[in-house]
Amino acid sequence: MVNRLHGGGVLVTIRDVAKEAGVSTATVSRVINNKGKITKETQAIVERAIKDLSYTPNVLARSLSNRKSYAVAFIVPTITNPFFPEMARAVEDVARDNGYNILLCNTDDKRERFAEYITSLTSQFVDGIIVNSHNMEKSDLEALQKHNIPVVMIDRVLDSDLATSIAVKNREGARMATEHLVEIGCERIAHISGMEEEWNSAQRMWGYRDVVGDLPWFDQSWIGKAAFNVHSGYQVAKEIFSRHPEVDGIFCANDLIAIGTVKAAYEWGKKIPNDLAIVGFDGINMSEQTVPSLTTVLQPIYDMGQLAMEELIKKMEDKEEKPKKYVLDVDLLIRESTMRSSTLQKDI
Amino acid sequence: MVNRLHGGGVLVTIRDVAKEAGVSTATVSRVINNKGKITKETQAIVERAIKDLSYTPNVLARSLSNRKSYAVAFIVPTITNPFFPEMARAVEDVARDNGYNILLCNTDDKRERFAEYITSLTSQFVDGIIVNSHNMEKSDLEALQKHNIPVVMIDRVLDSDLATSIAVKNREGARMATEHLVEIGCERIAHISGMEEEWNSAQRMWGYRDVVGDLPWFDQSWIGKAAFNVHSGYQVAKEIFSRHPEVDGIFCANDLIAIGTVKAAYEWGKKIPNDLAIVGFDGINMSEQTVPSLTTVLQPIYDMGQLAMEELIKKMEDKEEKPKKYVLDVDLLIRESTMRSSTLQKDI
DNA sequence: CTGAAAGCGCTTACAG
DNA sequence: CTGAAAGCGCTTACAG
Repeated sequence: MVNRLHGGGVLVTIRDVAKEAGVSTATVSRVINNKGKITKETQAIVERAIKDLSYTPNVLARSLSNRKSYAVAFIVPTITNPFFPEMARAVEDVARDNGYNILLCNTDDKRERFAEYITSLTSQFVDGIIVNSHNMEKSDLEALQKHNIPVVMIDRVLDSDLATSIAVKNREGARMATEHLVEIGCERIAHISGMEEEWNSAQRMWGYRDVVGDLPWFDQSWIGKAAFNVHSGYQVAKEIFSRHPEVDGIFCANDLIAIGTVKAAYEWGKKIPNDLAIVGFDGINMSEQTVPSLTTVLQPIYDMGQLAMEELIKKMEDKEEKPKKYVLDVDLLIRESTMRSSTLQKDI
Repeated sequence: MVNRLHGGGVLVTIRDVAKEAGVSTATVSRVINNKGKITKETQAIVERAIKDLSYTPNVLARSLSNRKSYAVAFIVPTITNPFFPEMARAVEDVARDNGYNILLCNTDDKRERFAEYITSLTSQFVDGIIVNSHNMEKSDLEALQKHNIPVVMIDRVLDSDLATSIAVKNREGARMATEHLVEIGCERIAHISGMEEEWNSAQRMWGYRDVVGDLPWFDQSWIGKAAFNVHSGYQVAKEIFSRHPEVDGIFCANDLIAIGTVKAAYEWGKKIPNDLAIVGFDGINMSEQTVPSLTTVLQPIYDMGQLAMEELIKKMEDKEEKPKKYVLDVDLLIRESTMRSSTLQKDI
């Protein structure tokens, strides 16, 4: 009764265990899952047999019976942006504690890639989805809903009551960042934003405009558009330097852009923070570890991942029906890139 | 015949499609999988029905029948080390092109966590495993083998013919790095190594010793032990500075440690590269984006991930039996952190 | 070219 | 407390 696989391995099934223990498969299933009443003796016998045959249950078969795979998809633009690994850790920590596995999906912000994932994930393979992408459309949410797959969206509020969403006060954070630059004496403050299609990116730009939008020197040319990565930040910062050599403060839409801006400033000969003060957004670990360390708007990255997974579990396990909307607070972390009058070396 | 899920959703099965099209489930299965001969007409009818019911096959059921889940585990110490996201992208790119999904597993270098994953993964949930961890033991490989789950190990050569391994010339790379420091004039060269249990970490240390081990000033106190992250590198660098203020070059076992060393040097008032030249290892993207940019030993990170997944696919699809051992070349990338006589600003 | 039926390895009402 | 049997949703020899 033991199946030989073509590869040469041997697959022990619940049937083999039942035979070995002299009981039915139902009984074996019960001891494995600790369900129903069983006498100490039969339990011992079954456990003995499981050990002897070094049996491990086939989770695929179990999943099919239970209609539950204990797998969850984590969809991100790209895991190479350090923001997402930090969040992934939180998601995975909660997932593991609850017996779930994480499927990693990178979309590169491409609608096509995203749509492929949604299609493949609706095939009953995952029990739920955590998504961090501006590619989600209403129709996706409906398809997911139809297949009974709950969704938690992070950092992206698609206005829908089909999914729980978790975001931060992007606009307020951006305002804090820009006001901080004003307070330390910056008089020409530029902004490097992320892609306009990104909701959070747009919010951060508006926060910046809330502060400088009415000042006499301001016009659109003070806003540069970058992608959320270092290289793009570096390039756009240089464009701003040549357009506005008098710039003395930059609020960057994320920390990676800020790191690129630091590099551009260094090459351009601008001293940080005295010639140019820089503020980032996100509060990734790296923001503290660069030279100079970055002033930034801290999102509670780990907490967001944790909350997302916890909410998703509630929905998957049917204890909750109504999607919720979280909007979390952010903090301004003041570090070297804006510390003009500190005891630290003033410039790099 | 349509099943109503408790959540309110509706699950369309192959049976519903068959009924709708007036054919057997076997036929539906054949058109879905493009197997066997079918007339154009029945195919059209079936496709019509699939569309009308917006049917998607249940991959769990398919997996159970096929004994193939099209899922692969990617096991890493922690995805927050940027080395792994870069590799994960390669793995996922190849995986996606071949219809596989990636399960993300962080072990934090803990044997216990690792063992839990191995146990859970042997339950037929994944078709193969790519592992980057020094926690793998011979018994794990045997268990995996027993369950017919092929393994590719990266950056870690556990001497076994049960798994394919992919590594780089760690010792040679370390030698190149240290020799480079000698060549630019460093006379007291320290090393900050990773954890000793790590095979690659040990190799890099030996490469360093190959170059400086016989010099009169050398002793064990020139080697600091860190974990593979920025904060640890920062701390150990400071220890070295106070133990050996005369240090003028440091070879760090990875780029994160090097980034921490840059920060420590900055705080300590040591100018890079003239007071202190620094070389890292790995060649993560960030190594190019710091100020100063880091001289480093470049591993072909993306290629390694790609190769790993390609090899794994071969093994999963049974075209290959014999495990292989790859040992790839590395390159020394010379950048600002060791450019003592360049036209760049000399110091930061 | 197509269908009836058995099988993948579990789980779980339903009896007893 | 335990077992026989049906079912989860697919796939695939085997007939025809």
